[in-house]
Amino acid sequence: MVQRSPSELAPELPQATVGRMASYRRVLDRLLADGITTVRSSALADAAGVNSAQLRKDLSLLGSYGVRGVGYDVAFLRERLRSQIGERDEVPVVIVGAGNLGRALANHAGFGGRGFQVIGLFDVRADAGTYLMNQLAEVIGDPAATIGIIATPAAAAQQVADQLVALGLRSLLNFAPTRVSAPAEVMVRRVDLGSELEILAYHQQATQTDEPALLPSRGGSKEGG
Amino acid sequence: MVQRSPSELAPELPQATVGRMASYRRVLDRLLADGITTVRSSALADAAGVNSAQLRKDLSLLGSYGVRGVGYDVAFLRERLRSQIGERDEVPVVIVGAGNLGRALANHAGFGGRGFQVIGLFDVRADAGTYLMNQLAEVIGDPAATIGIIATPAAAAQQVADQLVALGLRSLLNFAPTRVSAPAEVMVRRVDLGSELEILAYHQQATQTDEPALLPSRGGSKEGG
DNA sequence: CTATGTGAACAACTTCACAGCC
DNA sequence: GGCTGTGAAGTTGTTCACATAG
Repeated sequence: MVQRSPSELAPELPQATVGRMASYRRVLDRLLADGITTVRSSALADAAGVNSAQLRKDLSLLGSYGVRGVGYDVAFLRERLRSQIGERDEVPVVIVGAGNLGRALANHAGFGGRGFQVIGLFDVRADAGTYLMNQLAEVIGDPAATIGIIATPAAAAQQVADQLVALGLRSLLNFAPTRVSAPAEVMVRRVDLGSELEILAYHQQATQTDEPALLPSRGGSKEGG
Repeated sequence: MVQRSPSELAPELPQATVGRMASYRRVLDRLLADGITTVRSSALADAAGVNSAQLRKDLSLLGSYGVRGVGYDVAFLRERLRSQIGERDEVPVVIVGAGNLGRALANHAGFGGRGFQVIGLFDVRADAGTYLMNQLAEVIGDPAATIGIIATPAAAAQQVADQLVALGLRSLLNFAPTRVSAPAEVMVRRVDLGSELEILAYHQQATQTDEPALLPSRGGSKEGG
């Protein structure tokens, strides 16, 4: 999905790793506030809700900042994380589609505290608190630094994506229940609520019929970040 | 992530496949309405936005319903899909957390038409249109058939998950920015909006610095379902 | 003796490429 | 000849298990 130039020397971190880094940072912030100076991978992993081997592998991609037999220095590791994956200004985000979902995302408290700022909510229809589509260009400052969220109905998604790409955006998050295509240099990620529910519903139905009895549990299923 | 009993004979479909099946069905519905009787994998795949090999592999997991050299019979395939993965009643869904996101999901138009029905929106605080948490038991009919959506702040997520599991729910979709654990027989899936944005932001920053010039495009990046 | 760092195994999924059938 | 069905290869990500450093 990510296009990589052949000449690129320092490879990007795996996407899955990047997705977890922010949660490691949050845990480290809390530990630091609690005055804890050293932490071992198992404790950090538990707090972040991941396997300790995975945490060590993730951190090792940034370099060897741990001390064998001891663990990680909380303040130092936090600084490393900050400089290598967190070093960025507040990232501007525009949301297109002011329906229920678009408005919810625009008001989503989580974005503010995590380095993202919603600079505009756009729609084809005029309404209080939203911009019209033709105001996109004037609201977006640096288009290459801006993330576009598509929260429109499926029918409009591709057209909106095209508009955002034409304005220079390089990162799109698509909530519409359809695929959108974009040039290779544009990263498109998709969140499909319908698919998630379908998977749950199918699993439910499948296990209800052919589940023999109680399963031999080998530890609870874990989730999160 | 999915616990499977050793004695299970007919294995479940891969989750990724299940997530796409609904979109295949939608395309077939449209083709049928347009009076198209036969379709080849490449056309069906294009319409659904996936690779044709993938579509064939997905469909082959249900059985060999295509005709070599010809394609698939639209009506027949649609019926197969319906009976093998779509045969279910409207699935009840409860949403816990009546903040912006919970309300948006409760009003999400997409759920109704796709076999999901939101039967209740719950919150710790009383408000019009929402139930209180202690009404969960009375609203939920068949708990094993109900999907629970967690749209609370992170701090409340685990406690809510525990409550839902205690009531008998077996499928949870977690939107809170934290992991929740549950017994092995409960399927937990997570949607992490923050991680998605982090991944986009990281990629953006990484490519802005070391992108040499124009990349050799090998077709647009594709997304969706 | 402990806990990291990591090669290797494992797992889930996607894509290729071609045999096989119509 | 054309298109499906599928073994094999490729990709990405996770987990194991152990050599290695302290």
